[in-house]
Order: sequence, then structure tokens, then C-alpha cells
Amino acid sequence: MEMAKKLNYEPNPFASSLRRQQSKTIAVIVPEVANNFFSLAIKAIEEVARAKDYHVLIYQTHESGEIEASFMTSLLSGRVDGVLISPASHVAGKEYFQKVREKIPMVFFDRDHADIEGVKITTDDYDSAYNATQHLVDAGCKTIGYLAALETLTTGKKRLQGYQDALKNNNLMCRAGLIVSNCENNEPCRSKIKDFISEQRPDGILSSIEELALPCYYACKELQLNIPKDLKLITFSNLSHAELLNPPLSTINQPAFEIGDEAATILFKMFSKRWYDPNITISLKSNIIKRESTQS
Amino acid sequence: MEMAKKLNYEPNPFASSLRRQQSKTIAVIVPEVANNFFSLAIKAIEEVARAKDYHVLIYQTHESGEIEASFMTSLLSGRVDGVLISPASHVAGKEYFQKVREKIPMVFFDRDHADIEGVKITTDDYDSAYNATQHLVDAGCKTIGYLAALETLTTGKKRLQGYQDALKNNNLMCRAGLIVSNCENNEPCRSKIKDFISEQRPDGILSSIEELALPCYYACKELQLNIPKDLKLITFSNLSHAELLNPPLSTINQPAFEIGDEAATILFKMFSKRWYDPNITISLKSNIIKRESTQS
DNA sequence: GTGAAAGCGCTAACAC
DNA sequence: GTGTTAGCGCTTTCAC
Repeated sequence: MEMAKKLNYEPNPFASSLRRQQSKTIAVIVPEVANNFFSLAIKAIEEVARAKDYHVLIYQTHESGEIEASFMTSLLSGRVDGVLISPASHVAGKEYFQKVREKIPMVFFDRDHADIEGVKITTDDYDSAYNATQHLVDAGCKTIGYLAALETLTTGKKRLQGYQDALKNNNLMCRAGLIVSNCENNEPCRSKIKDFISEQRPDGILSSIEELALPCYYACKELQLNIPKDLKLITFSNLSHAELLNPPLSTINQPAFEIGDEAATILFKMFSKRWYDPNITISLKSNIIKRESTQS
Repeated sequence: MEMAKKLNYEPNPFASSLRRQQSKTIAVIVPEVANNFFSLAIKAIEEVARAKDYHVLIYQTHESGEIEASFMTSLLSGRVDGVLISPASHVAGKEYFQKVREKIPMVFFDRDHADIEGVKITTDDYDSAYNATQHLVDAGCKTIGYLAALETLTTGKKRLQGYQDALKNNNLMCRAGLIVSNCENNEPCRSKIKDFISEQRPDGILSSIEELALPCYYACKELQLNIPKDLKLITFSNLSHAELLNPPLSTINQPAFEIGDEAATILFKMFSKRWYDPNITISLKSNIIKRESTQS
């Protein structure tokens, strides 16, 4: 042992992993790293892993189901001891979720599919969307639009449902034209949102993801509409400086760090058999922060 | 081979790595993942790696030299085939850089130490800081403050030098009180910046990192100073929506994605011996975007 | 071409 | 305790 220290001996991790049949590595599969929510969640995951002396492999799907499938399948080799995943919104088969789950401990975080069982750490998407919509109603909005996203995922479905139920319970119309779909972060999105605002003239908008809310600022500038006078806006977002926008943006702030932390912590409990429920959804509360963009 | 396919055979990566003495994995060591610049760079790196069928291990140092040293040392085991690193600002010895570099291909990106040799992908920090300062002078500023960061790194030193030289060449004073040091993202930072503004009354500020610029917005609010009338502000930043801030923030935008892409691409060239210069600095140009926060 | 065998560096098991 | 050994699953070499 003295000799080892003196020679700066570092054991070969592959030999060790091969022999012990474990990798001391976990995989994190996310749509994008360059996103406030995911980079914060990854930060938390990485910290938990480091404390346990585990390594973290990062994979980005860019929302592609094919890429997701190929990553997941490659993990079947035993390269990692566990998987944390926030699934892609473009779905291309789902068999691999089950396949991986049978072999390796796995935790879904933030996003999930209703028809896939598993341990899931999510936020209260339905309540958040409902409450945010109610907040718009309370601020005086009558024609509330919804910028939809993640529609293939439970996450997106619940947000939409919360919006719709809130409208219904306030006896507000919920016509199809008020819901903008299929406009995830590609370029046409910006003009689509602009067209939506100028044609439908909503006086309130709930955006289901941050990437669709910021284009509203640009659209309103171009259309010479004033936020919040002409249009009130609230969005799911983890922008840390929403308060500095012009006007300050009301947000539904998801506890990104806590989700990552909780998901990773549970994964490690699964490793050490201190976790027994293979099919549970834990929901953390999001935080609605009311700012000037929804002021009446 | 047919059989293999039919049974969904996935080769054991550890056995393979052990035998072939290579891991098909690269390490990325960054201060923080949750940072616009680094998450974009990581995004690029991950894409290059994926195209080459490589895996990416992520490590965060949280600016700690000790953590950095322990990660780097552990890489000596052969766990990864190459390293991309943006060093921590708190330095605790530097021997390990040389040690790792002797054994594994390694590329510095964005940040580096002047006294460590190696392949380095940086931006034109000196020019950017000089030009940004000149821009403040051109906008009429006479008392220009500098929010310093990364002072142990070449990156920070060059930015400071660019600021100082620009002042000198414009015959403006460059007294010590105008440079705020040691205020990296901890909480006291905000009050320190506020005190600085209220005591020194600068009419212009160049911030060397985004994390120090946004507190200026809050400080000005509290001090009831108007940006840009009372104080003009420009900062190094990769905030994608600087334009939406109130007022829109002038930024020195570093090509984060390109830096990550270039660094990873060169690392792979080193793997295949298509890269011969072990000691070169490649500098990419940053882009100064002038917005309302520096309007005269 | 086809097949057998050695060995990468560890660790766990077993014999002493 | 202390020392020896087998074998994790590949890949490469070498013999045919």
C-alpha cells in the first residue's frame, strides 16, 4: 500500500468493472444540455454522483426518439449501473424503456410516458397549469391562448388539461384556435406565434415551455402590443433572471435542482436495495412567481 | 453474427476497453454545467463525440482546484481517452495538468493558465475587453469600472489588461478603486457591487463575466440609477435573450458552441495523430453586440 | 479463411 | 491474516 501511494498507483477501472460487474457510472439522458432546467438538474445529479464516487455519462437526444432508442439500447451492455432519463418528445417506439428497466435501475425525471411504468420524479404539471390559467383569469383575461409542447408526454398532456379545466371552470371558451401546437423550438415557431397573436388576439397566454414564451416578447414588439396591457403572459420556465426582462416575466418555476437531486438520490437507493417501490410517481411542487407580465 | 443480432447481443464495453486499452470515452471538466457558456459548449462537444461514437463523462469543479486535481488524477487510470478542460479559477497546484497531458491527449477550452503548455482554444479576450471599453468611452463614459473575475487565469488577466490599455490609450484614469475584485458568484457579491456603484459612481462598467453584470441591474434599481443614462453596462455573456432585458444588455458574446466544437474536433484529431502541434493557442473571435445598455 | 488460446488488470474466493 | 489462483468478456495473435 505504501508502494502504491508512492508510485501514484491508480487502479484500472475497466478491469475492476469487468470483474465486479459494475461500472460506478450512471447515465443521464436529456433532450438538451443547453437548457436552464436540464443544466440545473444535471448539476444536482452530478453533485450526488460525486458524493458517492460515481461518474456521470451525459447523452442528449435532441428530442429524437431514434437517438434515444440507440442510447438506451447501448446501455444494455452494462456500461452504466443506472439511468436517469427525461424522455424525448418525438417518440419512436417505447419498447426499449421496458427492456432497460428490466435490467438496470432507472428513474424518470421531469418528463414521462403514461403507459410506461417506473419510478418517476415530476412536478405538479396539472395544478401549475391550472393555477397559472386561473391567475390569468383573475388578472382579467377573457381570451386565453395556450402554447402547447411535449404533447406526446404526460408532462405536456397534464399541462394542457390544467389549462382546459381552468377555462371550463371559469366558463371561458376553449376553442381550438386558442391552442397552438407543433411549434417546438424551430425557426418557423416565431412567425407562427406572431400570426397566432395577431389573428386570434388573445389577451392572455400560458406557454407550456420557456422556448415558446420568449418569442411572444418579440412578437409583441413587432405587433406593437404592450405586455401586460394588451396581452398577459405566463410560462413554465427556469430562467433565473425573468425579473430583469421587460416587463418582468411571470413564471412557473420548476424545482429543477431538487428534481435532479431527488431522482439521483432515489437511484442510489435502488442500487443499495433501500428502495422498494418500482412504480411510483413523486411530484414536487412548482412555484408560480407573479410578475409584471401578468399584472392587471 | 446473425445469432448475435437475433439475441440483441451488446458487447461488454469493459472487457473491450480492458483488452484494447482504450475507452471510447472523453472527459469534459468544467466549473459548472448550469451556465449558458458551458452548457452550450458541452452541447457541441457531445454532438462531436456522438458522431464518433464516443461517450462523454462530465465533471464539475465548482471552481475548486482540489476537486479539479482529484478528477484529473483519477483520469490517469486510463478511464478516458482524452480530456477537454476549462480550468477552475481557484488554483490548488498545477502539476496534475502536466501529468495528465503527458499521458492523455488534452485540450484546454475557453480558460487556461499561461504557465501551462498545451493545445488551447480560447477567444480574443484582450481585444474583446479593449473594444468593449472603447465602446464605453465612445458612448461618453469617463469613469469606467471593471468587475474582475477569473483573475488567476489567462482569460481573466487578458480581459483586465484589455480594459486597462483601452483606458490608458484614451487618457482616462485607471485608479484602483474602479476595479472590483474577488466577488465571484457568492452572495456578498451583490451588495459589494451596489456599494461599489454608490461609492465610486462609475458612469460605465465592463463586467468580465455575466454573473457580475446582472447584479448591476438590481443594484441600479435599488439606487434608482438609470441604465444607460446614469450608468452604461457591457458584459461578457452568452445570455441568449439579452435583448429582452430592461434595458437590452450590450454583450460580448463568446462563440461557445464553436469553441466546444473546435476543441472536441481537435481532440479527435489528436487521437488519430492528425494533429501535430502540442502547444498552440487558437483564438476564436467574440462578437460585441451593442444594445441599449450602452447607448449614449 | 477458421479456430484456439493467451492475456488485458483486477477481485473474490479459497486454501493455508 | 497471507498468498495463490481463477476468471470477468473481450481482442489479437498465432497456428492451421
